[in-house]
Amino acid sequence: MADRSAEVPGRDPNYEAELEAWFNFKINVLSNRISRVVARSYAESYGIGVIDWRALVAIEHFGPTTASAISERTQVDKGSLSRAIDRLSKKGWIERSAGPRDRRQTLLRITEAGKAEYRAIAPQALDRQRALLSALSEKERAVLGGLVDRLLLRADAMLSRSAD
Amino acid sequence: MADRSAEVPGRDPNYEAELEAWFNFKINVLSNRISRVVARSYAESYGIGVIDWRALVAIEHFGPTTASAISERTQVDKGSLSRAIDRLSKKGWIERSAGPRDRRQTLLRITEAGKAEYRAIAPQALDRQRALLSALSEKERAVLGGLVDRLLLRADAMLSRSAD
DNA sequence: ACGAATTAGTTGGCGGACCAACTAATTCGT
DNA sequence: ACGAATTAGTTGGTCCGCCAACTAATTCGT
Repeated sequence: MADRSAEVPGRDPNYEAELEAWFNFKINVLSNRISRVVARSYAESYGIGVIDWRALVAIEHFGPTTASAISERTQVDKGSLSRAIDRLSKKGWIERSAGPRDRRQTLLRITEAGKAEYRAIAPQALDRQRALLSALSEKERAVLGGLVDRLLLRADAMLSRSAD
Repeated sequence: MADRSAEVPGRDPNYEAELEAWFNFKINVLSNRISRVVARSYAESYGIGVIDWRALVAIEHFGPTTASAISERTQVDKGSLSRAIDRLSKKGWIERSAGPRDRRQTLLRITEAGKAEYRAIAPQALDRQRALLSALSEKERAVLGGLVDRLLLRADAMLSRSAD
């Protein structure tokens, strides 16, 4: 594993492999930085968190839908989503109504107030997203996406083999 | 679940950019999966968390060193690190001693007990790491590392421009 | 048709990332 | 040399990701 992860050159190779944990570590940092970068556009300006924003976007885009559907689509945890929906609802940005045929479900729809907020926030979020991604070319983004996907598949496989 | 999140071609382009947040979202998921995959080897078996493990490895590798040095190197938050060091110390895996010339510093060194734990845990962590990374070729790992680095640089730049 | 399994959503807990405020020790400017 | 700024480390708080347990509603097997 001749890594050298961009710097720290003449270092103990074991160290590279173990502590820096390869780019494992870098991906972790990147992931958190990204969240933070994009989140700032709404978190600081609108007092709304990442999950709340994802939920709002999903509800806006997919008309009336359910929490489960959003959770599946966004990969956001059911529990966190439940709390986010609660917050959005209390702000009056979305409405809850009992599911028409299955009364376990709660149909979620965005309100006019919610749409207004969405329109106010979205451009900033998009701008940040674009600013971040413009660090890579179209092609590089595709490559990165592909590599990440493959790692994801492997990670999922390892996880479902319920450890050892 | 016909998701496949890798593309979802004929979809509202706004949706792709906003909700899925490009691979932003995927990287997030990947990052968490990775943590989980690798963490299992010690978390479940040894009752030790990710930060504690990173700290232990760093201290093992860099002989007596300080919390600040570890924090910089591993990018682990100072506060979290402080607590991790406390836990490791209480377990008797490391020792604290006042810095010889600068009494603000606390020199950290691994104990014999700590070394034993390290030797017990490390192979599993490494195996998992290797199993995960073998999903990519050497070359692909290098490419991925490079792309991630560039995104990281951009993200950091955006963050230090203190928002907007 | 009735009990068992499943599903939607809620709640609580834990660990981790980040940030801000604070104390104590040290360095710097003048 | 003395006060101001910096640095090491600690503490506390927030948010998010993940998991587990739980309630209520629905479906399934027989």
